Amino acid sequence: MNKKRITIKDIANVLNISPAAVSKAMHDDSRISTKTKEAVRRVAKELNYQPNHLASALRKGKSNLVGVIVPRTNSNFFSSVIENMEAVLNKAGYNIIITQSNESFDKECKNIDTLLYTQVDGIIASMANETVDLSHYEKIKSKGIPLILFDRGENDLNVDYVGINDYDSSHIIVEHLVEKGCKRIAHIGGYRRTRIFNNRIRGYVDALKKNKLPIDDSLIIESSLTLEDGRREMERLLSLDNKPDAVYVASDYAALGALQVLNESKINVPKEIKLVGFGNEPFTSLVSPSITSIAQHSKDIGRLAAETFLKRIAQPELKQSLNKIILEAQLIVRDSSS
Amino acid sequence: MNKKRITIKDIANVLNISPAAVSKAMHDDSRISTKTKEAVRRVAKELNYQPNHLASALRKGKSNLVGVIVPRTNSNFFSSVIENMEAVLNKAGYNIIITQSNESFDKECKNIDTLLYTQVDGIIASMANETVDLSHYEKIKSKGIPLILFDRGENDLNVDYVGINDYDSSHIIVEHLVEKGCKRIAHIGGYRRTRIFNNRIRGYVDALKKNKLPIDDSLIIESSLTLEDGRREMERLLSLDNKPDAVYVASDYAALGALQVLNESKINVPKEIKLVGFGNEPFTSLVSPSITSIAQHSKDIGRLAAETFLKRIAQPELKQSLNKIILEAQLIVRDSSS
DNA sequence: TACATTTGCTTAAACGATTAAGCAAATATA
DNA sequence: TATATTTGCTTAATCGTTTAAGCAAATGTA
Repeated sequence: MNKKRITIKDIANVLNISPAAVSKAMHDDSRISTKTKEAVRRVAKELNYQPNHLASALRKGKSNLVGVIVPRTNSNFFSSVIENMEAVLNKAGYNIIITQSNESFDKECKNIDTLLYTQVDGIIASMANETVDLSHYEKIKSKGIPLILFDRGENDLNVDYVGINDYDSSHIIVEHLVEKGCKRIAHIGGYRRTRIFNNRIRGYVDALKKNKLPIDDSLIIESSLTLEDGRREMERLLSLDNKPDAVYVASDYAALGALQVLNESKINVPKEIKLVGFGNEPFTSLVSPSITSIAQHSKDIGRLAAETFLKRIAQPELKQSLNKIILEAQLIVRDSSS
Repeated sequence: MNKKRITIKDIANVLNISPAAVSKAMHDDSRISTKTKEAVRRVAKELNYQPNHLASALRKGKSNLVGVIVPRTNSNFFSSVIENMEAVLNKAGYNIIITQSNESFDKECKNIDTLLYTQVDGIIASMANETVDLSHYEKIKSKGIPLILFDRGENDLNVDYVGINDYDSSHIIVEHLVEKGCKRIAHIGGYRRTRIFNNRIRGYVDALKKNKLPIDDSLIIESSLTLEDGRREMERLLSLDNKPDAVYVASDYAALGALQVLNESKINVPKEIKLVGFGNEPFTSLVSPSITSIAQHSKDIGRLAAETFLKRIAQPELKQSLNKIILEAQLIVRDSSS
């Protein structure tokens, strides 16, 4: 068993040159002869040399690692964002460390500590539902490490952001339902303290007003938007004397829960009640009836978040104004609303 | 802006002690007075000190980082495995770096290089479908870094493994379908070169034999098991003169594709054709009809893989024999087969 | 030929934390 | 009182790589 680590010193010894020369040869320094470079590369391969990231990152003060925090990876939106983000960052010589908060504030704090401790060169994050206190995000900023938020952001933090226009998305959904003849549109939303969910609620309310529909507080529900939440809140809506004729759910998972309850209650979707979800998860097209939803441009968000980070790293701090990239969402109409 | 990094040297200067004393105080060394320890902790907090992982990992020759490679995170099975793995490892002082291979061999090689370069203390992986050449996995072994495989393993590698009993799972499924009166059971499986899929195919064939059913090669299909593959292969099966009366699909995603085709073709599931999937993804219970599937104990697999790694790290190499943990799968019967 | 420049390296000091070895002062033991 | 032990630190080397500074030899220029 080959226990001993091979270092540049070993390569240097074989060739009778200094470790410094080896290091420079590896980095294609112009002051090293072609002959030496070739020899170094050959010996490195022979000895199965693997550079030690810890040492070079320590010396250079740069790890070429980017930390990513998502509420969960088990969602098509987030995993697609990550995939596209990674592609851009890899090309620029960065590797990513993915962490999940599981929507927990505590876990998110721990993840940030881990990432800072690991000396990442930047953090790209989407906030957990639970998160209200922003001090741990401030900590990232105070260390001068670039922070990019996507999807679940927060205006107060004053950092770069990439996401879709949630306020307008609600308008698009309400307009669509009104067009289909709906008069009592309920909204199963997220908690108002999360900016994106607050924006969806505001958009929903304003769109109702714009269409001269009354605002009924019993039709506006805040929840964590899990599948179970969707079930429970749908049951609540069905128990109302004056039932809604459409439900706009701010997450596909909760929409799925709602659909289950509707199907179980033998309520015809879309004839009796129309349903719209949010996020365009793959399963929305697979269940019956298929669920109308909002596509969030996950690929673009991933790419843009990565590019924003690279821009931030390239520029000498402070000079650059804030990047706020807001994409327009797209309604994917399916059976549950037409 | 506080650009300068705070190091133990800064703390040492404030207190007029040596950096070594600070380091020891931080680690609660018995040879440091309580008074000094308290002072160090206080100053560390005041200066907002963050230990530099690169430096300590370099010196200690241990990064307390575990690399994880999965084909994709966008699957309930893998994300559940990761979540439980992380819980165990965090408790033991390790953090994890998640990487996805996207089922690509090249990406998997790159991920391994990145992880080795990052000096992880171990790697826990599930192989990409494409992977046949195992030399990059041998590289991990040759460096003496613990490697644990789960779900998608490979016998030839001779490393620790955690997974379910795929061979037996096929038996359970076939027995179930035979019990329901099926006589012509088709199998849409993965490629034989991947061990788990080979085992499922072998199990399927042996179970048919055991039940005195004929083996029909036109009913055994190999594919990548994506949703699209499921659709295409189901269409092929339906075009046969002698159609099957049951289909056992080795992945829920492909099973879903098959179900879509069956629904579109107005074939009654389960009356005309029964369907069984594999993996117990959440959507299996959500589609209609709901899909019978095999639960893979993702939580246990995650936990056990982590524990196996910890055991491996704790023991002085070689001494320990191989850990092969094979869990018994569980059939979750739903509407598509009863 | 005399000097300047370029080439191709070497030397040595970092990066920040850990740790073996050592040492003086305080305390315990005989 | 003399010696042993314990306490509470310091010193200095080290992990593996990078890089500023320097230096001799080779090459170019006048």
